[in-house]
Amino acid sequence: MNPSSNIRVRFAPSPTGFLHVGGLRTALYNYLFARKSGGVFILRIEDTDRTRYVEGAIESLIKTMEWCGLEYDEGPLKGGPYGPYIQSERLDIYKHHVQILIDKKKAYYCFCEPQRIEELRRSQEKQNLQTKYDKHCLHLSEDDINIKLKSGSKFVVRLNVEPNKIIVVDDIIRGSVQFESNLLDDQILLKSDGYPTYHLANVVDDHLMQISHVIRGEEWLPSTPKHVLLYDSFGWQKPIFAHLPLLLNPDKSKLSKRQGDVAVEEYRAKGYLKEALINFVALLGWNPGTEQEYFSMDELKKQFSLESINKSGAIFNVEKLNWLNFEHLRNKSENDVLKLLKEELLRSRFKEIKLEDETLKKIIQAMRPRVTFIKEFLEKSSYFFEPPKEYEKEAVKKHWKSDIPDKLKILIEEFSKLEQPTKEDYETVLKNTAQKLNVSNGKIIHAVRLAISGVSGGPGLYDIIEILGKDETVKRLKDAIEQIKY
RNA sequence: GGCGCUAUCGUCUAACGGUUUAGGACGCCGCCCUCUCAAGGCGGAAAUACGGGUUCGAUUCCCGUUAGCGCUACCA
Repeated sequence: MNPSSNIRVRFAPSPTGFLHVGGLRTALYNYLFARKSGGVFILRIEDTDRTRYVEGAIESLIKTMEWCGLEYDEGPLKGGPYGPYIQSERLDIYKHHVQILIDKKKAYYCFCEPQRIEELRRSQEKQNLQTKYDKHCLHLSEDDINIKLKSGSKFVVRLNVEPNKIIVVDDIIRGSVQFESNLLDDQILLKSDGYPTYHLANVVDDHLMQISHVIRGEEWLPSTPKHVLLYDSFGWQKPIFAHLPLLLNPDKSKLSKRQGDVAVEEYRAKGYLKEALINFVALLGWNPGTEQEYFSMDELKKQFSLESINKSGAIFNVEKLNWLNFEHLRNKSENDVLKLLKEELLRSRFKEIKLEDETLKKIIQAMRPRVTFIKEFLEKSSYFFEPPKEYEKEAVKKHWKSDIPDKLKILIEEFSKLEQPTKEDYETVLKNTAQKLNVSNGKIIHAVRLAISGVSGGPGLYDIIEILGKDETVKRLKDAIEQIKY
């Protein structure tokens, strides 16, 4: 980390459930930007809505980020110089700052009952007017306010938006965006339960934590003028804003549950590699301007830049993710795949099966170009772990002619004579036998493949035989002759 | 409804006024390789939403239309 860098960014999720892939991308971009520039990456928990709080969500969030390799420099558990990093533990900080705004007449107490607000909105809607608070309580006298406060009346604190102003939001990705203050509501800053709303807490914390760049989803762009107003009211310097394009469902709506998986945990459970998920999500809205599409985290850290982020939303397309998973799986070292395969075996119905590492490595070599997920080693080539339970019907019809059993019996005899055979020995014997029987190699090969694997596709036959070994191969050939009907 | 954002192959995207018969990747199709299935190699189909400007010249700049999306909560 470069201590001379003033760049400080944060990922600020609310703990309402699992980490969302959209959240993952936001976190990733923040993380990459921090790492690229020698800055600090902060995790802050925005739990100001008690009604939506989900037990255990913070822990799950941290665990998932850890799994993804997004290590934060300051945040919950870890601490840091600007803590606490959980907003519900910062309530008096917000109250203090709200008081500053009230003193400056930039905010005011509002004692309106929810029914009044409701009626106001209904009448505005009926007249086709914009629905917003009518500043009713702004005109309360100091005495009125004190009496109400003393009597324990419920209140909220609202932002006092000045009319007839143009508010400019400068955004790295979108350029300069203008808003009319007349169209802004007197946003509630402090709720009646004493908790701040997002707008207040976010601005106060970003300032206090000295956040230099606010990198967040585009859904926040419309409320950014309110934040700008707050920074100005406090007399604080504004951070640099970067509003990221949205991640979309296949129907182009904002990525959501219901139209597929959105939780990082779900992709993890399905067997996606973190490397693939990170690589994929990084490319949704960003590219380095070259034709490179395969990235390691280290490469992303070196190449990422805010300036090359796109403006338009991107559909989360699983097919490309699958391809990246295939590519990342293929590029892993044999030992890493071995480790993952062993873990997968322990979770599977093959957990009792003990195979030598050397054998497992041969399976990995044989199957690697044929699998996208680790679990496919077990699904697509279960015959390495158990004898075929049945034989593919189509293949039997095609390759198991009436003369096959007699021919295979001869091959079995030849195989049985071999001592410590190598892959090449099996090949030589099979070819010689085919020649002796006056049939094509292919005819024998297809039949043997079907007999020992039960299926018609897969790695080279001699690779399969070598992995199974002579005894198992011979046994399966005999069993097949018994069992396959034609 | 209001406000805002966005607009290149089905999808992710390149092009930062001319080097473009609009490039790459995923997916799809075909061929080669081959004991099968993959992988790999080669090739193919496939896009600048529409209409006006500006310019010698627009995918690129401006305006409008249309469409999509987002926001419009005492949710974030």
